[in-house]
Amino acid sequence: MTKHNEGPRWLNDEERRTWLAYLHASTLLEDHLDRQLQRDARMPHVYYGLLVHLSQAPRRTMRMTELARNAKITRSRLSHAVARLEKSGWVRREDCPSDKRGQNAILTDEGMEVLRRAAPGHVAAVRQAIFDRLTPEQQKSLGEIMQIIAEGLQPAEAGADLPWLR
Amino acid sequence: MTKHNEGPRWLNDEERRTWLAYLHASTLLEDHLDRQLQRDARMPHVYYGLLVHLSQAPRRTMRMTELARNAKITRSRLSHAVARLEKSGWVRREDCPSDKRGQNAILTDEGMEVLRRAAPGHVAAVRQAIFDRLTPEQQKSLGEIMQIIAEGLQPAEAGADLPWLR
DNA sequence: GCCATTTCGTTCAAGTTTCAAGAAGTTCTT
DNA sequence: AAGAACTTCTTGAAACTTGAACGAAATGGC
Repeated sequence: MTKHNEGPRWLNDEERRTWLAYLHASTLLEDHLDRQLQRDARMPHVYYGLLVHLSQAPRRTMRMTELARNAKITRSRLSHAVARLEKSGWVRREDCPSDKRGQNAILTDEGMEVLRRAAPGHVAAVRQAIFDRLTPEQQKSLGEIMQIIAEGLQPAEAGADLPWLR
Repeated sequence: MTKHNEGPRWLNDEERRTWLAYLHASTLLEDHLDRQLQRDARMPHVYYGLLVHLSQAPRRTMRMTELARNAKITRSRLSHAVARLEKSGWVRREDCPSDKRGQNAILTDEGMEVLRRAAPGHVAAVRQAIFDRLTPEQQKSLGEIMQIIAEGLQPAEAGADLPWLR
């Protein structure tokens, strides 16, 4: 006699502790970085991330949708965010030549400069919160684990299972 | 001749990958849980967390400040949140008898019921995103790592280093 | 007792995010 | 080539968050 389908599988004690620790760490960290950047660069962490993405793109330019996908935010959210960043002068837009629906977001020189000034403090905060506290093995482990979790939540990139198409 | 104080210590490739993976995983996960709970229980993840905390407190009752501290959110945010949860009927307030400034937040029966109904789906989502994908060693590792990070960001609990005072 | 300081919780205003809807352009189908 | 279906991006309103300022109550000298 096997048990049928019993109710939900609750977390056991250890799992609960792990999950709680994750929740605490992630909220505290996001909070910490948000404050740090708000104080030093007058923008929230997400916006900073957008500038970073743009700074690494060729010509510091990226299509809105791609930027949204890379930064893991909705297109709507990005629209508002870029509007704000545009008002601050860190980013400007231009129409995409090849697709008239499209917009390119472009990191301005001023935006690049803001990034340059904010980056050291931000990196220091990240280092201090994470890398300075973990052994090399733990760092490696963290990377692998987060990779796995992210993959599980990723809506499966187009063609990801057809590598020869990439 | 030792190098003086050279500029900021940037992240190396591996560190960068790890940090990126963390960022992606954590945003995707928070997003995922937010949507799941918004859909199934009509409240954001943070609010659900408040109900959970209350449900575990004696008499399902907690002082506002303590709840805020446990849930890692500001008192201001909690004020708004409880106001909303009160409007929904999941939580009610009462004056604290011993301290006339104080308020107790109390999980109502209705709130408890909502929690009961939402919990299985939520746990399933967490399990599916995390525990189902990690080996036991990875789970253990994750717990330890997050514990360390959280401790580093915790504003050092009062009396934490004076355990006999607790 | 009295005054300075701290704590508790709320409120306001400003900023951010979400959701639903929609305008404009592209692609697919026949 | 027309129309349906889809993609790109924006918009507006509602929900949520933040930080500062605030009133009320408690606390700690002195």
